[in-house]
Amino acid sequence: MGDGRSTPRGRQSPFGADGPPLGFLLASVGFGTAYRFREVLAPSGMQPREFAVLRQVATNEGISQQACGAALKVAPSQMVALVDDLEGKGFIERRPDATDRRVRALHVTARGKRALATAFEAAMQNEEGVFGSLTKAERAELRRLLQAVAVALDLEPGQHPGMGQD
Amino acid sequence: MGDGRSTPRGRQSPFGADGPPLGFLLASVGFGTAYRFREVLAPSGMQPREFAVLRQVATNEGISQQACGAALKVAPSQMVALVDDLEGKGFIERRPDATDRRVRALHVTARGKRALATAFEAAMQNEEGVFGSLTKAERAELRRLLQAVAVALDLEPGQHPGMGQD
DNA sequence: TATTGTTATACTCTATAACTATA
DNA sequence: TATAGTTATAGAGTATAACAATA
Repeated sequence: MGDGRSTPRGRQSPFGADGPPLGFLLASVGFGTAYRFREVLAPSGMQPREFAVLRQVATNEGISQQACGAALKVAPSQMVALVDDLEGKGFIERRPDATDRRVRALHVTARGKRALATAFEAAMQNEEGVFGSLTKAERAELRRLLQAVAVALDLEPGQHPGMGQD
Repeated sequence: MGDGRSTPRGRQSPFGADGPPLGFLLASVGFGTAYRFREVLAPSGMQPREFAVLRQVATNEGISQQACGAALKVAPSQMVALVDDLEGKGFIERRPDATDRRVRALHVTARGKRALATAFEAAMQNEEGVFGSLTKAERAELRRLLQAVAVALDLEPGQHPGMGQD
């Protein structure tokens, strides 16, 4: 209605016939994967960041908040809110540290362990759902190619710019 | 210091020896790509969302704000701020529409065309920087694999959950 | 003096609902 | 009444600095 322009009818696609640039596709699929992961985690009562913290504590029982935050690149003040949340859900506990009364040693509760196991199972099933159409060789190839891109981007392995940003 | 735990020395890595799960790697590299794109765009005086709008307007001169927003999945109220910004930079103009006095027809200025060309050039060079270590065949394979994942995730092609979120 | 956890504050983003002027 | 653009407002998320207790 009322365009009065030379464009034939609808709107023009922003991309040519050969599809979006590879970088755009990669970013798009990456966001989609993160979004899906968030949905998959929700039934376990966790967000991705909380999952990451819970996992970090589970593999490092008694870790301090700041050490945990440093490993995950989360600011101390954010760790407080994050741990408040996880403690409110009964997934972790703050215990006094024997040798330094400033630190609050983090420990996973039995309930937290169960939730972590559930979340882990869901994450693995999701991994299968997302990459299930690819053969084992194709997954290996995808991993190899992504790692090459990670190197070109100068990413630290296993780190996530924006893991908890949305 | 002062851990008093059975962990040997430093912190445990959250992943096994075979590296992060593929989904995590994909999300990580996707975020990294988006982040890099933002940096690459900055010298042109644009953010990714602004670039998307400018591009949409350039391929659809005279498009209305709402039509543009609908194509990019941006809410009308956000389009106002976005167009304010782009107009403030002198990249686009709001002109009255001949047939409907409610709509503000969007047009790219000469300056906007130059900025768009610069940004486009930078984006292409970046694409080369990011994927330059891959052969043509490898890039094609990466595209194919990512498209398979996009299908599994049920993503609309050429759309971006979170394009403007960070 | 430095460090751990905490609180307070400001700033950005985003989502929603009004409001106006046109249709 | 419905629609295009605009404004206002509230909510989340993030980043920073200040603070008390302890080292």
